[in-house]
Amino acid sequence: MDALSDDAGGKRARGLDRAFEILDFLRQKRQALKPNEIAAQIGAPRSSVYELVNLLLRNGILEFTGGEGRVYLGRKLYFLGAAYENHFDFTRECEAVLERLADETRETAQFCMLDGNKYTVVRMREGARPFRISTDVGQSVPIPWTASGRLLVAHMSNEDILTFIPPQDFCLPSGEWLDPQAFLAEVRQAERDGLFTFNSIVDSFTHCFAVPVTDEEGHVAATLCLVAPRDDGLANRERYLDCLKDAARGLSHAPARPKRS
Amino acid sequence: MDALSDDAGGKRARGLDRAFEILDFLRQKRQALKPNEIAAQIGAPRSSVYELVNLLLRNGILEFTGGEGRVYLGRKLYFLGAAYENHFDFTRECEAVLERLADETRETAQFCMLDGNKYTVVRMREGARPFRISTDVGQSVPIPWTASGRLLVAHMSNEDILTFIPPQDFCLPSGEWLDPQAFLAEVRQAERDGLFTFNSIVDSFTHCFAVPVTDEEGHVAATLCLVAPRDDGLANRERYLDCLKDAARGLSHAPARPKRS
DNA sequence: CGCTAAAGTCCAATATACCGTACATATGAT
DNA sequence: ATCATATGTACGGTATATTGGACTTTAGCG
Repeated sequence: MDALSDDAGGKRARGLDRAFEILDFLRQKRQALKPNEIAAQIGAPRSSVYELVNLLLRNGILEFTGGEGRVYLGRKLYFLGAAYENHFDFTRECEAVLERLADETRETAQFCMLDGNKYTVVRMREGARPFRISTDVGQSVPIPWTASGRLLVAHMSNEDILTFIPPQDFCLPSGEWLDPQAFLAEVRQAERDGLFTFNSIVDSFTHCFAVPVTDEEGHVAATLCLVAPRDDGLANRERYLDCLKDAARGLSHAPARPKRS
Repeated sequence: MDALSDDAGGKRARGLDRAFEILDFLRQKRQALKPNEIAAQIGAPRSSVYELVNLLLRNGILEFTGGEGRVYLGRKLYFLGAAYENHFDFTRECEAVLERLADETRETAQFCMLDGNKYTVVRMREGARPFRISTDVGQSVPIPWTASGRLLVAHMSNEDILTFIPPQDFCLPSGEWLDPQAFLAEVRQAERDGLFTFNSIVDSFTHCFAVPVTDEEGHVAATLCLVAPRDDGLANRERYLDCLKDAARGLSHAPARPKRS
């Protein structure tokens, strides 16, 4: 059976995969790069990268910007993303819900989803206290680092979870390793409770609350989170959770109740 | 010069191009489609489309949705688009400008750009009179149909313009044909004036005003437009144009500055 | 000036991606 | 039952996309 993951062995890569690898890399870097730099940093043949970059430029998927031949994500991606957003029209409700959450709690409220096998903050509303949030909107973060992560993988089997999450993602920013079995236990606990809260492991001063947002099939499609100073979070725990659950109820698509036809 | 359009002869198409053709097609259709339908409607080999669709699904570029094996644009495209939007941070200013425009004029205000060789409304603010606007946000429209179109191609030579715009796009929705030479004359006039206005040719009751928004290199990167009832537009012509120019000045100065992470 | 490294272009070899075609399955009409 | 249409899968041939490497060009630097 082949290693279906990615660049294993010295096999030829498919253009499409390479192309999206380039796009993801640019997104992660969040800046324009020269084709040469891209090739070097993702470990792809330079000639291939040059050819692909030119193809993507002609399609408007990439654009020249930043001078010196640097390229970054292009306008066409914006249009495609806008079409997605328009189709799965979560944004409008989402903004309203986040605003209400932030107003009610004065804390930072986030709407989070999986991006492949990473966690990402899709939309965020800063709270009243402007303290430094460790993760920016759009950044990819290892799933085990986050409270939401426990909920976002809860629909999978333990085995699937461990093959889904890259092993190195269990290495916390502090350098310590999180025991995968402990993580799985937390996932199951979160699934039962319909929520997960903990003292953040990416910083030392916040407490995180996460509740699931389900799609029409009942799967966890996203999460709503609050990030609060620790003592504040502990003091208001029940109220914050109530606010979150209310908000999530508003966003979750009602699971199809069997009604008589 | 290569035939930059698409499937000309009976040559093999490149996977990447086919892939983005699929994505664009889905965007245009604005609904989930079965791979089979996609293949039939874009005139591509079914086996190729199935293979590409599966690849794109694996990458999160497409998603199953709508049941029956239908696919539509995927979450990853949303993330990539959001990264673009974040990098070229025009959205925030844009919304404010459109809001002010709509307030000042009570008409519908639009922010428009090129999407490949088509015109598209990127953001829109409805005016006080809610009359039916013919083009929705995100729809691709032939360049010659629009006032903005005159400005958006003004940086190109006449020759380039005629190879850039598909010939059939000079066929107006009424069925009449617009003389390309007449169009070019209007382009040059618009370039000189720094504006273009006309009675819409996609409907019979609106007057359109367009002014350019330039990037830091001075190229026309976008346009701001007003769509007004005809008599209303004629009556307020000078005032509306002043409002538009003011607004465009506000956007043109700081359009595309990459912001710090 | 050479010398080095980075950045981009060109080209042929070959692994393989694209595509035609056949096959499988379901549904519906006749 | 037979035919027709829509949908998805499987497979092999060949056109070609990917790739390593050679080759330019540009830039920095002692």
